[in-house]
Amino acid sequence: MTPRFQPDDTLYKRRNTLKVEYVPDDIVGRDNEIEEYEAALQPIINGEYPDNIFIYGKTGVGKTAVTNFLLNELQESAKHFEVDLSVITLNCDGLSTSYQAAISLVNNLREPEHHIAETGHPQSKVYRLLWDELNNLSGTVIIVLDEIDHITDDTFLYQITRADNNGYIDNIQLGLIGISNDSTFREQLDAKVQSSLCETEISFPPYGTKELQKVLEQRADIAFHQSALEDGVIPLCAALGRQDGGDARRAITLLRKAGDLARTENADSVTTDHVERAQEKLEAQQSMDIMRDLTEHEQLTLYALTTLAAEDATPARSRVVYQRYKEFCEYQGRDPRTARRMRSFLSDFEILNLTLSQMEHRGQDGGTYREHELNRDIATVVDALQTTISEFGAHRSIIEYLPDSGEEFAAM
DNA sequence: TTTCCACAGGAAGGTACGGTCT
DNA sequence: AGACCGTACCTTCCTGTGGAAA
Repeated sequence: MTPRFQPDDTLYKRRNTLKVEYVPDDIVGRDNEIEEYEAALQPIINGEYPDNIFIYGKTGVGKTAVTNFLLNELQESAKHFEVDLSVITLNCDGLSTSYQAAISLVNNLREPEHHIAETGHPQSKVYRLLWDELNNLSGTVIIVLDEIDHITDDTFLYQITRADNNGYIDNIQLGLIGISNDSTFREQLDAKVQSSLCETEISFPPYGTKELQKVLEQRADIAFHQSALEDGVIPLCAALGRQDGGDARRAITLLRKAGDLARTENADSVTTDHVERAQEKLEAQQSMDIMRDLTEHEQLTLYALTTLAAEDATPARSRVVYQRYKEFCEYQGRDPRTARRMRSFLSDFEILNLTLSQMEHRGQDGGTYREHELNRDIATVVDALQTTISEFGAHRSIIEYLPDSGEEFAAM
């Protein structure tokens, strides 16, 4: 009997090397940045007090990859020259306040069975615990704070950059490496924190098309069999990646999605057509995830705008959207949020790229207002908001966009 | 030049909730 | 148990804005 599952390796050699977590042995296309970074880390090996380093650049430009790569090398060197060095990495994704960051760091330094709860402690206690944990270490301690811009206040940075001066820590030499996706983050910091954290600044510019191409080629060599990729595939991935802001991570994911698509279709090789379709899927998936995560009233607001779009009534000014939104709320007997609140939903949508909006100025005869329109297919939004729509009943204007059985929902 | 429209969006503060501490 | 803490999500209040009208 032929086994149902058979090894399927006509395309991939090592598909895993296209995953986000994979750290390549060699970093491509970031030579200048690596050089600067190395120089900034050098004092550590000399046994000097480490400089604080601030790294910034958009997502997927190699900040984290280069950091991990160099810190690995640094630890190797430290071992070799018998330098006492500890590296602590804290990813601030999912943390929004200094308080959470401080607790996370404490837990990072503790054994799992001694972790403290994420809420409820007085601030002062959390910092006391943190200093205690740090004082248990010795030699040079490097704390890497990845995605540091997710933290909205700078108490944590203030505390930690001043910890030594204030005598909270002794016995160790503390160095910080802050990694930020947001280049404006630096300016928002308190002046004292800024001068301290940003002793050395290294900026990572977006990858250009050529650099992306190099990165992709490097990965494709390990991941795919020879001649598994048609000629235009990598250039196209690079070009699309460049359009998406020079994000290598996304370009690599795109290549993997294209490969997966080719594999499911039992194609002999990955073609540019696979890449294009993968790109579409990727975009749709992204906005889908975002829309599903919106709160009830955010979804209703988006739904209101969507019905207006279906009626060809967009761009629509905020008060028109609010009117429609209020109708939906009243229809379902739910309390509408204030217009001010809904306006902030709309401005969030724009940040999330779900909508586009523009200010209009009509002088004395109309004042200032903002007009909004959808930046996604109506069908995609309707699909993502399925659950909400079925609960509220489909508006007549969007019946035609419903998957198949429009009758399932009571039309409004 | 000044006035004034109709909002935009920042700031401050309130409330419910889920957690800890003593 | 009840004081205390931080957060998410709201509302209220209010100053800012660009250009047509006066």
